[in-house]
Order: sequence, then structure tokens, then C-alpha cells
Amino acid sequence: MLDFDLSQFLPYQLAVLSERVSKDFATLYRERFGISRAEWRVLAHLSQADSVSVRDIHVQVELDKSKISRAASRLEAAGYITKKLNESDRRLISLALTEKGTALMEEMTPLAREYEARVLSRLGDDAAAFLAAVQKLSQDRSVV
Amino acid sequence: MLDFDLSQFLPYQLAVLSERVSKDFATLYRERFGISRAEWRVLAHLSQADSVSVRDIHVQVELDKSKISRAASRLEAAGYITKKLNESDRRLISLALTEKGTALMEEMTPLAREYEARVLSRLGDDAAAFLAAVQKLSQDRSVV
DNA sequence: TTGACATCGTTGCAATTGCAACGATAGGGT
DNA sequence: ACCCTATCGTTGCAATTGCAACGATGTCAA
Repeated sequence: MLDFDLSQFLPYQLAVLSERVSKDFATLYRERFGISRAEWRVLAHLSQADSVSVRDIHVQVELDKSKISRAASRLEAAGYITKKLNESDRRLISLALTEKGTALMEEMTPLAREYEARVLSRLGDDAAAFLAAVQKLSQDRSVV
Repeated sequence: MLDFDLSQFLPYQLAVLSERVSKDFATLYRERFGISRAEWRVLAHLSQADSVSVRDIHVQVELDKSKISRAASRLEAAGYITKKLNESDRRLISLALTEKGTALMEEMTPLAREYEARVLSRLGDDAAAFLAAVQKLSQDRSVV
């Protein structure tokens, strides 16, 4: 037997935990709104800014740009977002929420908050340290 | 604009961070050993116990059992593991590392440690709290 | 014992994915 | 103005994936 404790191995723990959380949360909005995981990510990003390009999302999230492009197309077809050319740089497209999309996010946001609160409450006093650590790592692209 | 800060949203942060770490680490062993992410997970589990079933891995990791089954088949074909029937319950199979598989893990384990150390060092004093929180959540299936 | 039901690992198949390549556009440097 | 190179979003395509269904095996109560 090797001297290696998987249950203590950070990348493993992180992957399992994250997948569990994402899958669980995804079930929520898939069942209620028919939104996929990639679509949720795109919507969430759009709710943060007026106008966002595929590239903006791509560099911030670990999602292939084709995945984002396809999610955006589905969202556009469903009437949740609009795609238009960015006139100052015509290689870019501007994604933006429609009214319908905004309304959707207004429905989904409370679910997100509620879900997050449920997870955080389990951490009790450690919650703050945990969030701080996650953000510390997330913002430091040089490490991971 | 909605009152929702994605950059503070735990499931999102977790997913991005975890994907980044996994992808980065996966590049290491894929390039050097031609091992996929699922295969690494299976190998890592086998290095923890003498004999493990597909189900054992399935319940512990968020991996579809078909994915595990296929990874196991590839690993068997490559000579890293063996599959045999569990005689006490013939529905189960016993996966186990071969000598070649053990040797592989002996090569990969230091890489894993090294990688983990690099990530943890960025956390400094928060490392312990972070690990504790991750494990707290991981072990509590009722929350997530 | 038998029969109804649960669990295990595998597989077929459709859907999703990642990757590379593409056309269109932009930004220098000369 | 003209290359040369870089970047953007999309798409074709092969590979991977998730899901459901399956055969085989096990369990347990009638």
C-alpha cells in the first residue's frame, strides 16, 4: 500500500465537493427552469454587467468558448438574451439579458442565495475562513 | 442590474477553482503518463485499498459508474490493474493494482504531493481551516 | 423453494463535449 | 497602403459522456 492518503488530497476533495454542490444546485434550476449548467453560468455573468462578450466569460470561468457560444445561442433562441455586434470591435459580440432574462434571474437569484446559505450554515464559524481561502486561490491564476 | 454578486457566490467559486485545479493537475499526469482524469481517480482509489469495486468508487466520488467501468477497462488493457470476480458476491468485481500499476502510482504520488503543497502554500495560515472546511462539507452528504 | 425485488457492472445510443480549423476583424510595424 | 500576426466567435467532427436498459447475481419474505 502506498503512503498516500486520497481523502486528505486537496485537488481530489475539491473536485468531489465541487461536483456534488454543482450537480445538486444544477438540479434545482434545471427542474424548475430547464436551464443547463453552462446556461446558468452565462446568465449569472450577464446579471453582473450590462454587456459581456463570449471572451469575457471564457477568461473568467473554466468553460470552453464553444460551450459558451452554444449556451448563448440556446439562451438567445429561448428569448433570455440578445446577441449583437460590438461596434467598437466587430470581432466581439455583446451578450445582454432581455427583459425575460432579467425576470428569470430575479426568480433564480433567491434560489441561489438560499442554497448557498444552506451550505455555508454547515460550516458555522469556518465559513468566513473558507470563503476567504477559496477567493484567495481563485484570484491567483499563477498557482493553479 | 440584479443584486447578486457572482464573485461571492460559493458554488460558482468552488466550481471555477476546482475545475482550474483539476485541469491543471490533470495536464501533469496526462502529459507524463497518458492517464485521464477518470483513470487517475480510479488509480488513486486503488492505492488506498487492496481491493475495490466499481461501486465503492462510485459512491465516494461523483463519477458515473459507466465512466468508472470504462476507465477501469482501459487501465486493465494497459496492464495497470486487474479485474476479477468477487467470489463472496459475484455481482461485484475486485479492482486491484498490478505491479506495474503500483509502480506507476509510486511515480505519480510525489507529483501529487508536490502539486498540493504548491497550492496549499499559497493559503498560508488559512490552509488548515480550508482543508478542515472542505472535509467537513465533503463528509456531510445531507447538505450538498 | 420460489418469486418479487434490489443491486452490480456493462453496454447501446443519443447528446454533449473539447479541440482544431475557419472566416472575419483588429493591430501593429514597415 | 500593405503584410504579418493575433484575437474573436462559430462550427465540423471525433471522442467522451450520461442515462437508461440489460443480464447476472443476490436478498428476503411468503
